Amino acid sequence: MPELPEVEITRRRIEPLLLERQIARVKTTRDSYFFLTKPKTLRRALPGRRVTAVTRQGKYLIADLDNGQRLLLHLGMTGQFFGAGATSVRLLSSTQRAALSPETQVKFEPDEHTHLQLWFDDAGPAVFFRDVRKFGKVRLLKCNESDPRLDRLGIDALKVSGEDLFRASKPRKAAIKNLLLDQSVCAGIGNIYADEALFISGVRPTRRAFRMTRSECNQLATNLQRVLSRSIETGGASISDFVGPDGEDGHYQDETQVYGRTGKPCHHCATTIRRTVLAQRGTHYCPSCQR
DNA sequence: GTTCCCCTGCGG
DNA sequence: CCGCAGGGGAAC
Repeated sequence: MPELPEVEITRRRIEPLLLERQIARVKTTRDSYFFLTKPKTLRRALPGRRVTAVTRQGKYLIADLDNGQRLLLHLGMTGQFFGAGATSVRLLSSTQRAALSPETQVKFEPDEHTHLQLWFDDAGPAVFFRDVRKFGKVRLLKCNESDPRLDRLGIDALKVSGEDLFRASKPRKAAIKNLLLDQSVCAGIGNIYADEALFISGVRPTRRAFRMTRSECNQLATNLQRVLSRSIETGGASISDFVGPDGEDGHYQDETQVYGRTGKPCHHCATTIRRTVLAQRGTHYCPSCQR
């Protein structure tokens, strides 16, 4: 799912569900790729703790704990971080969905994909982290412990300037889209927003980075901010898995110009949108508007 | 730089 | 059956 806007939406809406509540009980699935910190360690360390803040760096969420430790979370491709009260068909498999009448609202019950369950000592809702593909990550950092994943992040995509992009582009012969996806250059951009910002900027994703002009880099930086901010405004993009912590869908998927529109007419010039592959990702562009 | 892999599910 | 999917890291 999640790129910067979806992670930011998750941060804003999960924070009030966590702040100043004492964790009473922690349930996990068995150890897997998902757990950078062993599940047994989490079950032992988290009870008794309170979250004092939730921040975001690129696509990572960081929950500060009241003892100075920090919980590092990444949603991967299919991560869902939500309150127990959330009701959304996106929390169900398609077979489960098919068995339901459209109006039914089913309370979510933790399943085999619900890798982390935080239960509190008050009457409020539990908080769950579910991730079908297990590309997500959870790690408990000790006081002042750093993490190489955070250390290598570049400037946040909401703050990147045209000059930053221009400087990073000069020595690169790879495609500009690959540069945008490189989290050490600029943190938070993923496949959807790279394609969308390049479309608005009139730049083809396959363009060699060093061929970008200063003015195109300025345009690109502006359009990245525009696209990311607009997506945050609309609650993020709910393409297949993303739900907000309250179970709400985002709506940005209804506004994409090129992403997911292969074979459809460009909204600007009606030329058929094409799909190619860059950095192992489906890449969507208008061959007429983007040069 | 590419290429392959992690994992599960959906849709053609 | 096959290809595809908002991610990222390690190995060539």
